Amino acid sequence: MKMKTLKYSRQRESIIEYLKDRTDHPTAEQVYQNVRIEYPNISLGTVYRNLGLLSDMGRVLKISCGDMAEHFDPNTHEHYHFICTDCNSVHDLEMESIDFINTLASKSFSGEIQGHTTYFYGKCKDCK
Amino acid sequence: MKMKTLKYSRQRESIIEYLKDRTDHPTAEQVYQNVRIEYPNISLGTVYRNLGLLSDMGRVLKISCGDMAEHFDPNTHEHYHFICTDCNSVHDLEMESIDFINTLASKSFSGEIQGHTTYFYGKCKDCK
DNA sequence: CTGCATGCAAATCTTTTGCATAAGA
DNA sequence: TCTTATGCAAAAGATTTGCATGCAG
Repeated sequence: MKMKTLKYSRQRESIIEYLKDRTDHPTAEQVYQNVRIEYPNISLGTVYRNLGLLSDMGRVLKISCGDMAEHFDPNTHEHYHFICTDCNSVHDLEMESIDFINTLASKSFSGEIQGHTTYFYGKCKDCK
Repeated sequence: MKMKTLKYSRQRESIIEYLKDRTDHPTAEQVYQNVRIEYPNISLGTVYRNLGLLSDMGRVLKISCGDMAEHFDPNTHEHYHFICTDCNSVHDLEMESIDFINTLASKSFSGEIQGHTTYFYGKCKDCK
């Protein structure tokens, strides 16, 4: 993977700033709508380009929860996600690590297992 | 959920037949291209409509592996998936159940956890 | 200056839908 | 005959890309 030198950009900075303390896993569209308040001329393309960069750099997580759009999570330390099957909201789950399931999986696979992604699902407290 | 009566259709049958012994988790487009050999006039819309039905009926699994398109799996008995981070292929992982992680997750969540989806990732045997 | 980043729009891709017609039951 | 299914094409939603211009280093 080629790592090109990044230059500062106020737009990227604003995206990072917006994401920083979110725990609601916004989509690119939501990021766009919010960063737009500060930079009315920013374009959706720029938002996508930067979210892609940040995700490649490992500064944000991409979450594919099957609801068509990608969601983004600024929390990159180990944690899991819960997805409500009613309202499609995505919640953080700060639980003990279950990385040992990689070992369990290794026993049944000839490739090389490097990690896993687990999404828990059910009804969130507002929907049950 | 309203269950309307299904009528037989040769197109749907052909889709089911095609999917039946696949283990390579094809996308809607791939299903389309193949069913087209037998039914040249089938439309992509019909393929999507039927895959949606089958998925709602629980006869196939929808797999969102973050590569833009949904993949479909005719194997509905409990198993897991491995996604190659190099070639994006999806492999079945017939391993012992790890449903007990639902209980682990419950301890850290106030909603109601009904299940989980786990994708393991790494490099498959052809890519390592 | 030089090259990465942006804005804008057009282009892609995937999936959904409306509607007139065909085909099961 | 009644209702669901299909084909086709248009629409919709998400993401990418080409290009001329702007801005950081």
